[in-house]
Amino acid sequence: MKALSIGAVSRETGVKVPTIRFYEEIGLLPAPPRTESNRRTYGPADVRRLRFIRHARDLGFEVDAVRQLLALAAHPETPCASADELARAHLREIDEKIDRLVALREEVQAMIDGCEQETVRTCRVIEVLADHGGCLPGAR
Amino acid sequence: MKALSIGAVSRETGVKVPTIRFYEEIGLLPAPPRTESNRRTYGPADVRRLRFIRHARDLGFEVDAVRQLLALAAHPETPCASADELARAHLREIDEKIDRLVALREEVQAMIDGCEQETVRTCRVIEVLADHGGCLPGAR
DNA sequence: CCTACATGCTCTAGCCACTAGAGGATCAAC
DNA sequence: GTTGATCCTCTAGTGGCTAGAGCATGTAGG
Repeated sequence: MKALSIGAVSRETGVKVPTIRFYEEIGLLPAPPRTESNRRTYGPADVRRLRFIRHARDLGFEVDAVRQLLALAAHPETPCASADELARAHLREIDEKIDRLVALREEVQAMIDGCEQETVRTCRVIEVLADHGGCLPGAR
Repeated sequence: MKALSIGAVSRETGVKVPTIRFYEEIGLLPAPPRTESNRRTYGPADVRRLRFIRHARDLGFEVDAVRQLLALAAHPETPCASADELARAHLREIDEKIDRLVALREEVQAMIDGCEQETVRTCRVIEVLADHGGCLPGAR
C-alpha cells in the first residue's frame, strides 16, 4: 500500500539515512524489497522496528543487547525474565560508569582547586599530571 | 647511561608496549634513538612524559587535550590559565556525562520497576522500548 | 656453544557504531 | 527540460587502542 522511502522512514523514526542502511548491513533491520529502480521500500513494521532500535540505543543498550531484545520482543509468549535481566545488567553498567565518572570528577576538581593561577611552573593541573600521587605502575 | 627497552618502560609506566609504539606513531611521544639492532632505547625523560600521558588519559583527557597539556608543561614560564581552562572544560564534559547517565539510569530503572515478570507480552522493558512515551522523531 | 623462550621489530587488520564523501542514477516539481 | 532533492554503492575515516602474523634479536640455562 503506502510504501515508504528510506528518507521518509528516517523522518518518521529520527534515525539517519546512512544509519538505516548500516543497520541493514549488520542485520538489525531486514533488507526491504526494492522498487524497479532499486530503491528500498519500507512498511509500518520496519518503522516500528527502527523505533524500537533507536529507543534501545538511546538508552545506551549495545547493538548486541538490542539484537537480543528484538529477539525477545518477537516471542511474546516467552517469560520476560531474560529481558529483565538484560535491563538489570545494563543498569549495573550504568551505575559503574557513574561511579567512575564521579570519582574522576572529584580528582579533576581537586586538581583545579589546587591551582593558584600563576605560571605553569606552579600549576597544580600540570603538577598533578606529572606526578600523580598514589600511582602504581600498571594499576590501570 | 641506562637506556631502557620498550618493555622496561612499559613496566615502569604501566603503558602497554603496543600503546607506547602507538603514541610514538601519533606524535605524543618522540621517536627514541635505536640500538644497532633497531630496538628503541628510552631515557628518564620518556618515562616522565609517558607517565604524564597516562595520568591525563586515566583522568579522561582526550589525546588532543593531552597534546595541549604537554605543550603547556614544556613552557613553565607561561601563565597556567590555559591548563586551568582545559581542566575546567574537561570538568564540564564530565558533569554533562554524569547528568546524562543519571537521567538514563532513572529511565532504565523505571523500566525495570514496571516489569511484572510475566511473559514478554506484558513486559514493561519490551513495551517501553517499543513505544517510548514522549518521543519525538529526530529528538536525539 | 647450543637451545629455548622472551622480547623486539614491522605491518596489517579489527574493535564499536557510525559518519563522511565520491561519483553516479533517478525522482518530483516547475 | 532543467533544477535540486533524494537515492544508490563503495570506500575510508573517527578514537584509542588491541591482536595477530611473521620475522629478527637478546638472554639464561645446561
